[in-house]
Amino acid sequence: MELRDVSRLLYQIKLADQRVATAFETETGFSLTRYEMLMVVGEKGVCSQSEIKDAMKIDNAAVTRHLKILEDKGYVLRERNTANHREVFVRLTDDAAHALQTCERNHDTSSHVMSVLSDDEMAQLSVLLKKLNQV
Amino acid sequence: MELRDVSRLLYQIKLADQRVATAFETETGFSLTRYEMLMVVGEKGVCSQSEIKDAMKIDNAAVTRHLKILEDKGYVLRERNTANHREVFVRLTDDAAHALQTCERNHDTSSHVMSVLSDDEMAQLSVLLKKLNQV
DNA sequence: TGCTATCATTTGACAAGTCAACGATTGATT
DNA sequence: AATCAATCGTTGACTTGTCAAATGATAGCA
Repeated sequence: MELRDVSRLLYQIKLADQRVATAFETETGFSLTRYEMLMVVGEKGVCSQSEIKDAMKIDNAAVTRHLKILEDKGYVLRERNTANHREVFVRLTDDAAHALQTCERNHDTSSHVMSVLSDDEMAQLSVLLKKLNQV
Repeated sequence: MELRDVSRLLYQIKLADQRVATAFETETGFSLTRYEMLMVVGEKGVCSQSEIKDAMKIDNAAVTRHLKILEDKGYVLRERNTANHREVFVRLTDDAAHALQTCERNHDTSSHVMSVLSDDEMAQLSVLLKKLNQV
């Protein structure tokens, strides 16, 4: 594998990422990162920002800024952990839960971003990406 | 395929992109995008910025800015097309050719960014990404 | 010739990520 | 109890991408 081929492949990943992220946003109305963040928070119920950071493998600073946006939109509540004032606890608002349900309901399983790939291919892709992302 | 699963997969792509791009940069000393840009220019010999934009599927503005940086580093020469002053012609300097050769030579085929994947898997990945990027 | 449309590049404003430095809290050590 | 170190979150500076408006150049046409 020549370096040239490596760069071509990596550049393809970059392009795919860009395409797919903007497609997700136009289809759902949610930024991919913030959707994922809402999901993480929703699944945890209540959590600190560090937990989000670890779950999403994203920078602290990015977490803070996205949560600020989500808070402004009324999708998320934040309050200091009274037992440890360093931490901030985050959880979804009812608004968020509602908006996400609506979004999921409107989501057409057959014609979304990834519809160029079969279920099999998506599974394949997922495996490959997991390998790539494991340290 | 639930929306949740889609977002998980797309987010994996994002993470892979980030990992892989920074790894490429630390391994080679070149930003992935600018390496790819140098390759494109090198392969074309001389070309306009629009050609680069089309080849790389990147925004005009990004091309201009990357070329500015590459010019400052002495990797690229730009001059207006005398036959059509709207266009700028771009080509590599000898410095760039030399630096790229050195980089390629130093590149260890066995232990680079993608070494977690077999050649087969990389080929698979390439096919999947091509599908995702086609449209 | 002069208008107008189009084309190529540049610039400005924004989004989303990184890293590094900072402030506030907490916990540990002496 | 006082200090010192570690942890959590925030902020600022920077990178790299986008889109949209501005600039400059050319081409077609009345």
